[in-house]
Amino acid sequence: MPEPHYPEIRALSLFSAMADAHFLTLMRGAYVQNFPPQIELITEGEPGDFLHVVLSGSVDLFSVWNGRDTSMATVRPISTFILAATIKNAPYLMSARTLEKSRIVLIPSQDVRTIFDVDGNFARAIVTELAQCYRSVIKSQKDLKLRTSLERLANYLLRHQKRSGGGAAFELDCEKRRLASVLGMTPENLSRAFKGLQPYGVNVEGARILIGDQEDLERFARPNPLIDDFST
Amino acid sequence: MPEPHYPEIRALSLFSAMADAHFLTLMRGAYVQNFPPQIELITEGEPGDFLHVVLSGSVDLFSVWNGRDTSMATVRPISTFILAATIKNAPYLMSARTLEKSRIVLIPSQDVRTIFDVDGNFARAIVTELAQCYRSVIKSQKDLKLRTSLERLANYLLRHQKRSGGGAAFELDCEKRRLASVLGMTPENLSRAFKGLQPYGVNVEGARILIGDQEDLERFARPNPLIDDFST
DNA sequence: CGCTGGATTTGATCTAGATCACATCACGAA
DNA sequence: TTCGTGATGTGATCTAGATCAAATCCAGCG
Repeated sequence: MPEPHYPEIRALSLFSAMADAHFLTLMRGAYVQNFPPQIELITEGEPGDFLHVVLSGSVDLFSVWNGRDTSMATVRPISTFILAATIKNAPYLMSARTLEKSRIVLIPSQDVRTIFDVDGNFARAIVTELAQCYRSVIKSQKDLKLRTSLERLANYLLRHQKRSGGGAAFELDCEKRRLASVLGMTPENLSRAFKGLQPYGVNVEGARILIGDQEDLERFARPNPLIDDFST
Repeated sequence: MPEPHYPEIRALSLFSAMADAHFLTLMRGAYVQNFPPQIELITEGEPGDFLHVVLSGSVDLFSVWNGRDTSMATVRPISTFILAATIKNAPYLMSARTLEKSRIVLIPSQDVRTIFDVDGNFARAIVTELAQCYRSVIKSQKDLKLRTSLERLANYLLRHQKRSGGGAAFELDCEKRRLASVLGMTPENLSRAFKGLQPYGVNVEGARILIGDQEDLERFARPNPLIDDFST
């Protein structure tokens, strides 16, 4: 594995507090790979043999049942995914596919569990990370159960706006069909939902969003940190 | 705190591997309390000052937004709740209320974090518990996004049947209005959904359920361990 | 350049599920 | 036992969102 990747992985809160030796052990066993877009990296139900770290590009976590499928989340650099399956030595609950050309590190789960057992700092970092993941899914569950699709879209736009710097204009960073799936609706309906937000000052042109009246949109969306603030 | 409660808490996988001294420290700072039914134990948004352990009775985790509310999960003895908020020293994301007369231990979060920092075994147990919680929510999210309400009910019945011993007849263990909320539907709709399962051999009389044709129901429900098996 | 295949939009339905309005039922207190 | 109250069941709507069917739009490519 090329040295240049060490520092950015090491800087992740998951890995930053562990002993040097342990980190090196993990890295020695790891593979870095470049994947083209639309490659299925893992399939739900398979044994969770690797912890994944996205270095660049982006990854879609999705799930399938009975012929239907849904996007659960998007993983962007630099972060890990499938930590829980790794720790529990359990099958993946979600499938993962690259959305674009992506550079990904695969760390054997067995190594992670071994180091986890001997490095208290690493174990503690994992706890923090898992607690974060857990709380994110709970928030997303509340979003789904308590809001209409129009409200979900409105709040998604507000969240994405903040992530994009907070300006009135910004760009969607994924296909609308995926966004629809993430928000739990059909592409057709998403298209109509964008129209439905026009009265609140939302202007859409392709992937370009313009929030014409911040106050008005927020009054409609009623964003709530216990649902929309993914940092806590 | 009365001694009789130590063993059953100690036996929880969360506490079973930690050092005696640390366990005692936790218990010394803890309170045990009896609550009547329908008492709101915690309110979402409040600081997560206590880790809770249900010794008897049951607790409803629910959430509210914009005048709507939804049941997220039920906690039954013996288990803990709000572990993630405790660890992250963050506000509760869900409110909790007793469903029946319940005996509950409150362990100050600060104590949990302190011991977590010095007891590697405890930290590891917390990781396992959190990973379990995380995976459970993901499953529940998949259930919500990939299934219709009729399918969710059918699979709920199959899961509950297994928990109740696997016999063809069993009892629902919560109010139907709560079940409806947990399953993400209205009480009226749940009532109709029960009717909608009659063609698959499901017979309902009050809280009593009779699965007339196991095969038939399973053929309709298509249960999947990656959604319905909460043990992995 | 024009083609081609996928993404998006739009319009016209359809339908699952919500809502509203009552009727019933069950159970605890007086 | 009789109320009263809240849970449950039923029927009649209503509506958000899904589905189906075409248009567009648009980027990559020969």
